[in-house]
Amino acid sequence: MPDEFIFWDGDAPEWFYIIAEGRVKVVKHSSLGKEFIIAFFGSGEMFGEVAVFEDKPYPASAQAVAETKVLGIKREDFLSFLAHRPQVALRIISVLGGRLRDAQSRLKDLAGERVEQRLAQTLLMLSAKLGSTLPFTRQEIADMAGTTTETAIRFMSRLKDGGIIRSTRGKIIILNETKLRLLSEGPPQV
Amino acid sequence: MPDEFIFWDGDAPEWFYIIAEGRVKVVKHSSLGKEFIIAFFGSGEMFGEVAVFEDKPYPASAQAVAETKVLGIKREDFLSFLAHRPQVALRIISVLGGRLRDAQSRLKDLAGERVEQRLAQTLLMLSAKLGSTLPFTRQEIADMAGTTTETAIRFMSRLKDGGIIRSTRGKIIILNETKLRLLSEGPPQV
DNA sequence: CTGCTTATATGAGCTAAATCATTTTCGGCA
DNA sequence: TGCCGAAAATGATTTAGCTCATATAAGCAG
Repeated sequence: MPDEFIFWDGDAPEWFYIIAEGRVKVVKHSSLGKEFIIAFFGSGEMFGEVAVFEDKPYPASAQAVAETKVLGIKREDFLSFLAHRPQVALRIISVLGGRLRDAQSRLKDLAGERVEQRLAQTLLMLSAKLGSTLPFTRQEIADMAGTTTETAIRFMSRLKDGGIIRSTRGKIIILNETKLRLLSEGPPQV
Repeated sequence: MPDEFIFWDGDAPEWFYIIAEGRVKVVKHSSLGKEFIIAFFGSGEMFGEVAVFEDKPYPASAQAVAETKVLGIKREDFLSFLAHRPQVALRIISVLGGRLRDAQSRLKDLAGERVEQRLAQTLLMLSAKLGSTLPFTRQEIADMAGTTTETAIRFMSRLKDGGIIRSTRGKIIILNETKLRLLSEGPPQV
């Protein structure tokens, strides 16, 4: 069901999950309860693996954002399955590697770039994964870029004025990816 | 040699590396050249794997920070070796999982916590890995926490006054981990 | 159509932290 | 011993972006 939690930050990792249908967001909360969205996953993607492979509590919470069906696999079953399927293991290594790469790139952005560029980066990252129509509210975008809803709204308004995006309620359509990329990369003027 | 680069952000991933002796830092530069330290690695640790497994350019640069000897393994050799060593593959999955967990936790901190807490977090993370004596300058700490050198210095001075750390040039000794943990977690007062 | 809820919009301070500028201390080395 | 370059310390100023406050608009249920 929408908004239902699949697991919570801190739970023991009994299962690891594959999404059959729907969408899931993985979130972490700061000390004051502010939400940060680590990732969105869709059909066919796995989540919860980190905890399973290390046998430590889930380091974040997972929440369905639509009517969602997930497939849960018992930790032990999966590990023993993997032990004689090196090809599958290699595949998983590659998925984890990709996620690590993403995370590190976002780290750099959060640490060193200004909000404008972080927001542009966030939109680009999403569009690389989902295409040019992004089903997110400004609030969600803000929670992914590590800024406030107001700031995200202001930035999106500017993008709209510049003809870079179009949007309806809860949806953003990227019209000019090139300009967006420029914004994400450099200081507008020097 | 100290300060020598082992590979650069953007290079093709021919090798993956294991450190025989010494220390290596993995860094990324922001659009204005500001350095962000993704990680430090020491003897026995591997780095450069992400690029190798995905066969995409290295997403960051690696630089020796001391007299360092590294062992380089050819991409193809390593992959074919892994293909019939599921146990090793599982081990690698676990290492990657751990790094992903760290990266995501840092993401949340950078996005949602204030500098003070990020700095405290950074010190704790380092001490979990290296013990209570940390061989870093304030500048390096700042580059890991995503803040400026001045801010890191001011914060460290406060920690010193509070008896939480002791320090000599280029070295920080944690005296009171408990207090540091408190600082890293919550707003000092409410 | 009429509310009601949630998203989007916009303005006006306010504050944490960056920036800029100077100074002091440390440690290695000629 | 005294010099020199790097690290650490500290003060003054500026500003990006957060907060708070209030307003408009869009979708949906009854």
